[in-house]
Amino acid sequence: MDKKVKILLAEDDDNLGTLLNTFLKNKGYEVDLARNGKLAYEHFSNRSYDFCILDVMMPEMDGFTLAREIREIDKRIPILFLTAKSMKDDKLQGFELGADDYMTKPFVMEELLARIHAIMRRTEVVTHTQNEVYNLGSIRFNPELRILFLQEGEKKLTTKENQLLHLLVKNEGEILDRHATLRAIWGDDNYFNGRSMDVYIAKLRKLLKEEPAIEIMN
Amino acid sequence: MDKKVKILLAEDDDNLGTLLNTFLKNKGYEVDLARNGKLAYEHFSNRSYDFCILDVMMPEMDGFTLAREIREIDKRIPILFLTAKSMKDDKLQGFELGADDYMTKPFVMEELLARIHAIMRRTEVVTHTQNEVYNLGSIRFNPELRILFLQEGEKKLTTKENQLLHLLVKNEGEILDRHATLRAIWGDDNYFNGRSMDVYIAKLRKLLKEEPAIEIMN
DNA sequence: AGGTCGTGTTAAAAAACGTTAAGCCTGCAG
DNA sequence: CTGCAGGCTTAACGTTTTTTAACACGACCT
Repeated sequence: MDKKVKILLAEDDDNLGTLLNTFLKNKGYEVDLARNGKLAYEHFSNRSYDFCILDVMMPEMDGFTLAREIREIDKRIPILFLTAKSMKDDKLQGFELGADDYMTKPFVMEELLARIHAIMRRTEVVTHTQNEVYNLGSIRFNPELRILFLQEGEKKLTTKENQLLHLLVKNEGEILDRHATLRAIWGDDNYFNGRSMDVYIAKLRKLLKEEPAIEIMN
Repeated sequence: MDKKVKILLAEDDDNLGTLLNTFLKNKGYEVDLARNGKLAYEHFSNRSYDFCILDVMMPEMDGFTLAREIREIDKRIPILFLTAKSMKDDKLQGFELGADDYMTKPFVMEELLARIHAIMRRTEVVTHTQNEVYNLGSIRFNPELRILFLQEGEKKLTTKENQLLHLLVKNEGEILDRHATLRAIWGDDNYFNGRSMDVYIAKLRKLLKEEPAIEIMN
């Protein structure tokens, strides 16, 4: 059975924000509404979403910057921009960031929905987000349950262990930016958090040492 | 090396058709132009395409019908509609068929290109699993794994070593501008970074000394 | 010739990273 | 309320990577 699709909605306009929020919720989506880019990023760091709808013009952090940050963490997540401006340059800049689509306000709700569907259909190939379980050699990892299945038995992961490993396996094979990772999980990139992360990297390496799947740092 | 992307372009308007055809070809795509839906379908049956751009209003077979037919053969191929009508219903019907996007005429060429890129980026993820390996005489270099294969054995490269060597081999034979290179890897072109780079150049030269493949400077 | 500019090279200093262990919270059982 | 366990952070120390410093050499300019 399909799990509920989680949408991150970043929209500073109270009116439109609430409207979209309830509209999408009625359509069966799970929606988190953030009033500005910074809050949106915090949300994004804390949970895993399936879809992002970002207003371009927002206080604290604009939509494009937010998209860039989000893309550092998740290269594949679909992003749809909402823009009041109809300038060509804006649109293009958005697409360069890997936007999947954009809509110019004002728009018809149904069309938004249609576009979401269109994008999702396209991405569902890659997004095998059913029961997401990762197979790392002989080890299995279930981020939902926060459990690592080793030969010797199951190992329950702590919150941080889980977040970090999850992020790592999601971007398996690719290179993660240290600082982006830090901001994603610890929320802030400073010396001590960095050290803390190193500690976790060490822990995970130890846990996964039965497989020659190494984590490399940037 | 990337294969050329093959686009099926179905457009009955001679003017726009030719225009798009040459425009896309100039952008490096391989394009087949069909003057109506039926011809387009024949094309599609005969070769494999990576992308479809379909006009909605066409003689013989309209774009939506064509899309349905195409979808029977290939469920995943990206489809982008061109429509002169701006009616909401049309748009929706298109999306229901699994359109990935649509554009309303008239449109700006660059925007079309941007949308194509946006859609391709999605599908590309699956395909783009080529691992680039360079052969430098008897030495092999894999930038992905950051490993240099020498006679004596493998040498793991550090981040900077890897970045620099990668840039160098990518532009093998050509002349790289020192300052551009610096900005590309170090992000900033100042005295110390320049010195640092010189140090790495020296390192790489030492590593590659078994081959008379020298790096020349600006 | 003297000077400085750009680069080559090597060595030392500094920063980043890996690892282990000790310290510090916080929630909870006794 | 006290102590203990689990989870996270900080400290401390070793190793690797990157930057900075130092010296050198030839091209070019005056």
